[in-house]
Amino acid sequence: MSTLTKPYHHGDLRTALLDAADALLDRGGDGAVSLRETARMAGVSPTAAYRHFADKDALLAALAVRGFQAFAAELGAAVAHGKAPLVDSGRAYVRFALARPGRFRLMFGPLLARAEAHPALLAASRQAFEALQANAGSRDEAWRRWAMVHGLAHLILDVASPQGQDVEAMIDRVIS
Amino acid sequence: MSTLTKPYHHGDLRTALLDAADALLDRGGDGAVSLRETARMAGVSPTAAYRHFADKDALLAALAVRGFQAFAAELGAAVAHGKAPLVDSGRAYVRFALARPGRFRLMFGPLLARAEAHPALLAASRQAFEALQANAGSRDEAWRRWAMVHGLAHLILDVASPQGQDVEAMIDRVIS
DNA sequence: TGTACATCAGTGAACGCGCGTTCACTGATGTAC
DNA sequence: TGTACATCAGTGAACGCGCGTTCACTGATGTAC
Repeated sequence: MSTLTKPYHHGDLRTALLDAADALLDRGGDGAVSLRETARMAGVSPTAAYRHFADKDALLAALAVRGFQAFAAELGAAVAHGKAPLVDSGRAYVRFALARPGRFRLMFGPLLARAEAHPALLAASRQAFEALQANAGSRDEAWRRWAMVHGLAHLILDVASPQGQDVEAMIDRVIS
Repeated sequence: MSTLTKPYHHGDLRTALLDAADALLDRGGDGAVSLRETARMAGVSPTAAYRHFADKDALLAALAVRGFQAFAAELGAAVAHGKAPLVDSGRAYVRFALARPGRFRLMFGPLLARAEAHPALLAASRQAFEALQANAGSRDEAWRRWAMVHGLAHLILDVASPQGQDVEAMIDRVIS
């Protein structure tokens, strides 16, 4: 047996690249993700990424897909386990955004508008949005609640971020 | 009299640069504003901008200040002239965002979190936020409405943008 | 079990690009006498 | 009214940087016989 092991097993580099890009995303926001730095973090040459993604856009789209899948899962869990689905999913929504702002911003960034070019992204986002609107009453009421939690997330991130427990208290006061 | 006129009178280049940057902002979003391209659009060498702004950050901050001043003015006008201040200011809020998305995003972008470094930005944003919250009832209700209009603006911009009159109708249905 | 060969993930050098910022400068404008 | 001088807005060349992407390549893995 050799002491030199392959750095990644079958298909693992793809995951490692996504993990690295994810880390960059929440460290430096939108513009901090570059193919070169992502590859560097994964311990691989810049061009290795092209074995797994057509280009930078494809990497970012894959990242957004991942984000929406996690999002849908968390919203779904909140609805399933909570006693008040609307409030619980709202809380989950805001928490998701606050936990990883870079990921949240990427998901709702310019890629989403071009989601037709990335079928997986279209599907993943649709699924998350459906999980979100499942328990609402009227269509308008659904939009109203969506707008509220979406706006609250952005305001806390961008305008005023209270500390620690205050955030949770604020979410509850505004959402309920 | 010479046929060669100075391209800009006293202090006009500053304004011209801001105008150019503003145009770039709404054409290409966040990352489309560069000092070099801004200067190019203003018909001036790249380094001329340094006569008027300490660096790129200062240019962007000045742009955001301008944005918040216009924002405060529009919100104020909506409150003053409308019959239902809350609804009217909400409508004005969303319209402002939809009219110039790049400007809106810059205003609520990373600069705002570092507003202490830009006193004029801090002042301008404070004033706009006060104009917004002036007519709300309770503190919580103010946040709720703010979150709703802010979120609605972002959702329309990023997720689903209906066309023409539909936008106005949607705003009214959700906001009121 | 052993050999020949195809596959394919990752390498490393190189490309052209636009960026923010610096520097020493020029040349017009306005002031002092 | 004319001359000497200071001010200062804008120039143009140059810097170093990190980026996305291309290309021809290497070398290990796995398959066919």
